[in-house]
Amino acid sequence: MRSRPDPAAGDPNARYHHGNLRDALIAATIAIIEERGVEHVSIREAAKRAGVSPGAPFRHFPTKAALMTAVAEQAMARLSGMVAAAVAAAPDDPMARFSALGHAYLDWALGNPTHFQIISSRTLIDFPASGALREQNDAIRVLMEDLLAEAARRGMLSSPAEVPQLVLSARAFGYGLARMAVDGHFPEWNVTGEAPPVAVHRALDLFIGRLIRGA
Amino acid sequence: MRSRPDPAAGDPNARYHHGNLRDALIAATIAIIEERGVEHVSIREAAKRAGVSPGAPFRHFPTKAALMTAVAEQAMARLSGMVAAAVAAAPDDPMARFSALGHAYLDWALGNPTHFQIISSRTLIDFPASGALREQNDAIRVLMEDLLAEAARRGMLSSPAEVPQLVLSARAFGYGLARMAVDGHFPEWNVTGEAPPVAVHRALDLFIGRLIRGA
DNA sequence: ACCATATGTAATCGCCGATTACATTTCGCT
DNA sequence: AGCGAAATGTAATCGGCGATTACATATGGT
Repeated sequence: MRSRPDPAAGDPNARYHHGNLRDALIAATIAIIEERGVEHVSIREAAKRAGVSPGAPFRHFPTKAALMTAVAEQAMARLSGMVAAAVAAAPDDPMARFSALGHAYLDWALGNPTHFQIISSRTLIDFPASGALREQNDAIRVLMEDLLAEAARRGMLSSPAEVPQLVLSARAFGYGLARMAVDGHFPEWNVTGEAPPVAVHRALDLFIGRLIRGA
Repeated sequence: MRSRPDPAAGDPNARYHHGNLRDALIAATIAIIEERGVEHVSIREAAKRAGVSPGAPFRHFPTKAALMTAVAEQAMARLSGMVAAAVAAAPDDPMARFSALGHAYLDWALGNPTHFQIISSRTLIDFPASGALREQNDAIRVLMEDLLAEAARRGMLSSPAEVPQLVLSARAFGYGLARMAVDGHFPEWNVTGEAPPVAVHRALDLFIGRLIRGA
């Protein structure tokens, strides 16, 4: 994992400057999260894994929250990419695209619980301070609004006036579903008899079918 | 807040034993959370506020997670009480009671964000280790299942077979709504023009009306 | 009254985030 | 090429933290 020769080992290739410490720290942080959980991340260990002194990270991140925010930004970029791709790949139909967006979101959250945890944390990262984070978050919400507005224009919604309410509901539903799954709030999988991802995606289908389309 | 004479001040009433340190620590912890946020809780400060040495708390809580779990248990008891009271006060109609349960849950979460944060945290508390926490959590879920099952028996549901799916959806919806509100994920209040609690409760009504009743 | 047990203190350990002073490297400018 | 500023590393240090240990004091049952 160490991306730099270790000076302590007398390595002749040891360099004083790391070369790309910023990215190395982000990668190390992600590794720590996957190994020991979000709450066990420490700047010092990330520095150790990057083969660097404990104070070095502060040249790139003024605070621990800044490091976590950088990790979140990278994760958010991936999520945005997945969602955008799924929407683009879906048929040219607002409701089909809306559904594709939701399933892509759940797929990503369930498939990358580590990254999802970071994104949705509001205690470890400094969300308001990150323009990138807010922009990509808003972009997804705006995309949802646009899709539902277009659906309303085509008469696919029972009531066009309630688009904002529907978007709010849809976000809460997807967010709640993803978070509960990731955080292990679903001990009743054995009751439904379905694997978590299957039940979650089924729930989304039900939601879109009934709530949004007003069936 | 200090519930015990301060020995350092030469208080003649100072006692070696606190008398009720366990409860005092829980109260101090809640106060810290309300003042500085969940992530700034420390056993040492709770001990200081209780007028006790930094090691004393460990006589009552083997670990920090145990202390936070005790706080969560107390909060969960209040939530369970509110929910049970709301259900009991509602008309003798399964859907009316189901709706009352949901609104009581949201009311409590939005009215006591501090306690809700603790309950829903899975990193600070040791959820699986607390029988009380799991029991009360399960009790609410079972109550939801029973209410919907009764509603199905009375023909108030479009499809009785999907009760487990509906309960899963309803839990995710309420949880997502509450968490997003508490964590500040709703910057679009100005878009809807409604105050957060109003919009949240409206969303729940919409959800129950369309998704559950199948309208 | 006695003593086991409960409950407190004191001292200590290792780890943490953060800051400061200093060392080294890199890079733009002439 | 070389020089100096800026970037980027190290070393040492600070205060705070969770947790453990050895020891001191209070409480309550017999």
